[in-house]
Amino acid sequence: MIKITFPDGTQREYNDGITGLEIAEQISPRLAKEVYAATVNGELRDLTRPIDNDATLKLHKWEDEEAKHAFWHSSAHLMAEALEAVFPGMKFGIGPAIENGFYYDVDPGEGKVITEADLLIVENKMKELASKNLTYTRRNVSKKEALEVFEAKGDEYKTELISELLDGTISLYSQGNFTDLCRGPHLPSTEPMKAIKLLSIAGAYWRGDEKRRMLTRIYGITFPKQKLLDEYLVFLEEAKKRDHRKIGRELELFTFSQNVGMGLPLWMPKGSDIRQNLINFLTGVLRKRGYKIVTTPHIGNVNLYKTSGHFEKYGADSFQPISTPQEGEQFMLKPMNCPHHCEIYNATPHSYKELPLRMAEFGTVYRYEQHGELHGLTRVRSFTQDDAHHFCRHDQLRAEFKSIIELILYVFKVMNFDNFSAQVSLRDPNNKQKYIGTDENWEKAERDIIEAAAEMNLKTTVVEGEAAFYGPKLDFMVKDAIGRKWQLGTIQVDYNLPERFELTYNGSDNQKHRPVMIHRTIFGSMERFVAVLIENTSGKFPLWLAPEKAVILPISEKFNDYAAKVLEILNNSDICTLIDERSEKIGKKIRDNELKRIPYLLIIGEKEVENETIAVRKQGEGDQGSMKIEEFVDFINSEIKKEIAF
RNA sequence: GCCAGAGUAGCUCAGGGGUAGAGCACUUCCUUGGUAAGGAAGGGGUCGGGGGUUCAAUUCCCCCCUCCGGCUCCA
Repeated sequence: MIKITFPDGTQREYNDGITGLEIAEQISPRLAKEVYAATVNGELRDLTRPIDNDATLKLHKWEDEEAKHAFWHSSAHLMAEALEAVFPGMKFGIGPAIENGFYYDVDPGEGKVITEADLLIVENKMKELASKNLTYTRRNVSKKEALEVFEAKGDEYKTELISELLDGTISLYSQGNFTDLCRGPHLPSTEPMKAIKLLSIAGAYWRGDEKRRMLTRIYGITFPKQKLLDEYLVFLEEAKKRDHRKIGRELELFTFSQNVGMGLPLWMPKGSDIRQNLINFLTGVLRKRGYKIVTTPHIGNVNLYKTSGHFEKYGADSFQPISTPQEGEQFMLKPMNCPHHCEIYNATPHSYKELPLRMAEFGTVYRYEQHGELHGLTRVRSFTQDDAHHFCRHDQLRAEFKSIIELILYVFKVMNFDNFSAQVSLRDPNNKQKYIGTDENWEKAERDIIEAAAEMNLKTTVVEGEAAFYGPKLDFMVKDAIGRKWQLGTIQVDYNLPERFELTYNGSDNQKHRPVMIHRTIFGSMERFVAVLIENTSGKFPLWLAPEKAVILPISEKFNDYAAKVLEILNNSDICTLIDERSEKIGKKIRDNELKRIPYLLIIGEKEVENETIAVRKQGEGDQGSMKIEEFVDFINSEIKKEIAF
């Protein structure tokens, strides 16, 4: 007999070799139908794998990520079987579960392509196979045997993967007519896969290496109930409506023109107002926190970037330098603000007493992004960073770093961004030549970041190989409407630029010392930030950011004179207000202006003219009753104050 | 840059080898109204660009551009 301990602490005895599924069945047949995987002694496993010793056991239902993972991983195998049935000779790369569903990278063979039209055929085949309730079986094999299986099949991708595995750790999973190299775990059978949908098709380099063959990646998702799939598809539809590119066009916030060039955003008046509201807000915050605002040119001498190291690292992948016509001096479009800021630092001598020095700029930079990368406002070739550089003494670094974390959290709170994640990005320990600087400085900088984040109780994930070439960083990521993660704020420790630019300060010992630099942004770029803001709010901006605060809707043209008077008062009170004088009925005017997401609709008719009031209607919430004009001005101002006071 | 798909009016989209379509938006007129779509008329297109096939191409073929979904990249 073995003793099984459940998550609530209760213990029960079972026969040796009992499976998680059998335990679930003994608890209740219904539970057995709802569990998809088990964690045994902390290890995620198949439900059908025997348990031989005393163990802790957690059974995973759909709500658990572990269950979804097994469900979708098994679905990827099912898709592979269907692909093999529909396209004989198909070769298989990798096919993992992902956050929402699964994919499989496949090679249909030389000259053959899989198109979107094929997805339905494969999907139907999957449904047919799933309805057969195929069971998943696990088999441990030797490396030799594993290689033989896939060599026989002619699947060079699998043999490449196996050749890198350790003998004794290799398992194969089979269902129906399909066998795959896989660590598992998997569902007991295809029986729970009630709803299946293949979503899209894309190219993906084998092993993420652009020098290797491009495979065809097929994305899909499955659910235990049709209703869940329907809900997911509705979610995707709703997300599309929040796409900042769509809302940006509808609300006339920004545009792109082929005549200007791809990836070069044109801010229209309303978008520009939002952008300016953000800049004004942040400038106020920065001044309170001791930042000095600077302004630098959009170009800089090539030598500046040779000094910084950016030219060596990115020169070939940048907009190429422009030259002066007579001297042939070369200038680059500014890809970064930091070298300019270093030069400002160097323009005057510095005492240890004046550090930390915090230098901020809303600096527009230009980077050549590959054309397939461009994406609305989130990935562009010209963008304005809310950039700042902190020059500090080593003994100030930790406190300075922490104060920036605090600042970012504050700004995100004002913005109502509560679903961000924080990522510590370290250098790739196996690929150190990608980075500049000494091991000692890197180790110090990485330790500084990890410890500062810990001291701020910031929950982070740590990713190796994601650091900037000159230093490690702490990134703040926010998701867009359909769950893609974008980096907004970033804090980067840099010991290298101070060396390269020979930055110094006079210490209390009257000797020259090297300061350390922190690069940081909060919004990241105005472009990306506005994009994420649009998707978070569906274009219903908070009052303080809204480019237009109110619109006056006269019930008929008879009231236009009074409306004009109200308009003048509000605009003179700095409340940007419009007027809708069309000869439309009030219902139509309300609808049209609600769709424009204007925060307040002010309705004016006979009653309002008589009483010198306005009937206030709040966007999305309806009639708020009437107010005197001055009352409304005070009301708006106090609402705005509330929104940005924390 | 790579793989796949798309591009028709300002927007959303239908169509299809032989005179270019709808809804919304826009202009004018009628209507002057009380909290999410009043009515009528009208203007607007080199069907992304360039080649080719054809008596005839927006439609079929080729090349390019841009956009969309991914991959790679992201100072």
